[in-house]
Amino acid sequence: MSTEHEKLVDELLLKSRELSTETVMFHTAIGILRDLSAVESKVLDYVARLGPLTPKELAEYAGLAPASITALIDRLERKQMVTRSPHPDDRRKVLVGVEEETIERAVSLWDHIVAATRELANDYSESELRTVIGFLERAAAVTHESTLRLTSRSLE
Amino acid sequence: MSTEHEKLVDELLLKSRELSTETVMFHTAIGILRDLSAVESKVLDYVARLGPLTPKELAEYAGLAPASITALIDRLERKQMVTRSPHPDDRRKVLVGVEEETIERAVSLWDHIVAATRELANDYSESELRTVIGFLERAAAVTHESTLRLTSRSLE
DNA sequence: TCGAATATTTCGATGTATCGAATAATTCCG
DNA sequence: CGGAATTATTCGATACATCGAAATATTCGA
Repeated sequence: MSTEHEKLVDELLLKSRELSTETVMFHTAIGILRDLSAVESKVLDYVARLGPLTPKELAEYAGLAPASITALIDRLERKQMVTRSPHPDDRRKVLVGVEEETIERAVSLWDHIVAATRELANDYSESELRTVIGFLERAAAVTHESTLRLTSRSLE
Repeated sequence: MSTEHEKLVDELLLKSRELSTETVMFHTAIGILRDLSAVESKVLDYVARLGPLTPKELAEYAGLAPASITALIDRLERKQMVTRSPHPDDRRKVLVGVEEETIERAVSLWDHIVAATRELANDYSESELRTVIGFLERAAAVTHESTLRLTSRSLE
């Protein structure tokens, strides 16, 4: 037997997985449109979120060899998505920063999904929104935890 | 000025994006752990969901040339994740199916996230679950639509 | 029946991401 | 000051995914 609550939980899992699949396809489409590999997207994301970083830092974040990062930055620079500038304190170092236009172009790719989600959200009361927000936050935490478990397992 | 409802919508967008990012990282980790490229994962997913398919069908779904699919199936077969079998009705064709063990191993990678989500869901009333389920469903639809827009744009 | 069409594979070529090792420039420190 | 350490790049090598064209086997249709 199965209670109504259990049925709803099963349904929740199903819908979660479906959204998960759609999310991956969305990000894949964005990558293709920007002509970026998964690694390049990741590096660009780090720089966009953390500000200018050195090649060494990027190599550590992305798990690549120094030579690989140099080549990767070369590619992004050729596409005019990042720029190299000398580090003000240490002349051995280089700072890699994203071009403002790169960010703008990326944001515009999200325009539709943001607008559609906004519209969707208008159908929900404040109380309902709080419920959904709470769930999304916890789901993100659970997903993060699960990713950590997977990546640590691969180091055994 | 900004109403309470508007603030909540902004928060919803923020949490959605965070979950989105975590989801991509989770899938990336799974791909690395299974030693599969993004394309290989996609092909494996098609076969797992739609049942045995021919190389031609897979080539169309994945957007690859026939020769590329042959090589891709070779790789998956070498890893014992799929098997080729003759098509019963047309001896020119080949059917590519996933190994049962491949599915089992994949499911086990989801064990933790499923269990944690189940536990999380227990804190929610039936009414709240329905609210969240409804949102996830619509978010998936919105994401799907957005992906379609992106991919069609690239064909202009 | 027999030529055209279809499905798949093989082969060779190409582009590209990644890496280790060597190099150059700079900083750190004893 | 001067050698060791650090940072980034260059270079050459390697691995690999992808592709077009040719080859093979089979089916379809006039």
